[in-house]
Amino acid sequence: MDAETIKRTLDGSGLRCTPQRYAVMAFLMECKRHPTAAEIFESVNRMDPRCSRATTYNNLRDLVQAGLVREVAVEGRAARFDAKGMRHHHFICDRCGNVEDIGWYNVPRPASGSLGKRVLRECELIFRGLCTKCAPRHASG
Amino acid sequence: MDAETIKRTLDGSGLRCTPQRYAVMAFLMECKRHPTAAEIFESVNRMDPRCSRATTYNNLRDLVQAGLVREVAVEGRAARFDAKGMRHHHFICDRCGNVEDIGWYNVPRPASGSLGKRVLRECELIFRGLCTKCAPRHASG
DNA sequence: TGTCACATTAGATATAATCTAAATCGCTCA
DNA sequence: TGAGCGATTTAGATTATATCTAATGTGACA
Ligand SMILES: [Mn+2]
Ligand SMILES: [Mn+2]
Ligand SMILES: [Zn+2]
Ligand SMILES: [Zn+2]
Repeated sequence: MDAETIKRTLDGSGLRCTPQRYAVMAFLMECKRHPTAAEIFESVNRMDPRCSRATTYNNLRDLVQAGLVREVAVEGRAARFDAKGMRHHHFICDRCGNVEDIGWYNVPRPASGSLGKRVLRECELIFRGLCTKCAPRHASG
Repeated sequence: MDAETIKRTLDGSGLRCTPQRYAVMAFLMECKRHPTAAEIFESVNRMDPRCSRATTYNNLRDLVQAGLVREVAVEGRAARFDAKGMRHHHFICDRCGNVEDIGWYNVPRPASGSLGKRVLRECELIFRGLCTKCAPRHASG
């Protein structure tokens, strides 16, 4: 991913392109997994510039608010993050909590009446079950 | 809700019907909202028998594992719980984190190929946006 | 009645996330 | 260029949420 593209993405969302914010965003854009804030903090700090824990959290909050990053809450575990690239759904493993991408397909919206005066922003489809790694251990142990 | 029904529900899931477990389950079955563990702990203990915080968490874990109760993780907030009665979807407010029920409708499953060797247990549809209480404050505040 | 697996408990501990207040950065404009 | 100043970063404290530990209690059943 081009550095200039990231800078423009941030600018376009009204976020200043600081070295720390850039590092968090760049890491998420190239990351295939769904890292936790702690993992992002560690990874980003394996190279300069340094980005404190508070700043990692601050920037993740800002990026989520700006709609550039998605936060996935997993029961009993740390939240996970991914850059919003191509649309996709998520599979969350009951056993290990891993979050994995599932190819996008359209989701039918609820009848407008059932939403009342609520303002709908998005529909999120989450699949649950056992991931490829955990499924085998299911029957045996 | 009939006490005998609750007892049979627990028995049927292989869970012993202790006073504490009964109290947690009974509270969830009559509760219209989606309380947090802390709220369940408080409410259950407004009447006898006493149920400790650890036991509240233990029983919620057991009930979720048994498939009688659903846990809804909300980003940056305590998890919320509801008894699995009639099927329904959930709306989560971006602003206040409230979880509300949305009438059930069928969700198309992913093409089997896109799941690979994963074992699918359920599809969960979550709507996000602003709840009835928060929507008005949106534009102005 | 005795046994034993399951369940409960208080309090300690772990984990995740946020807050605080001081320092620093980096636009903007004179 | 260089104040001025709001935005940002920071270390560390603090809060919030959830789990663990080890001692104790409970009840089904032999
Ligand atoms: Mn993803
Ligand atoms: Mn519900
Ligand atoms: Zn897994
Ligand atoms: Zn709301």
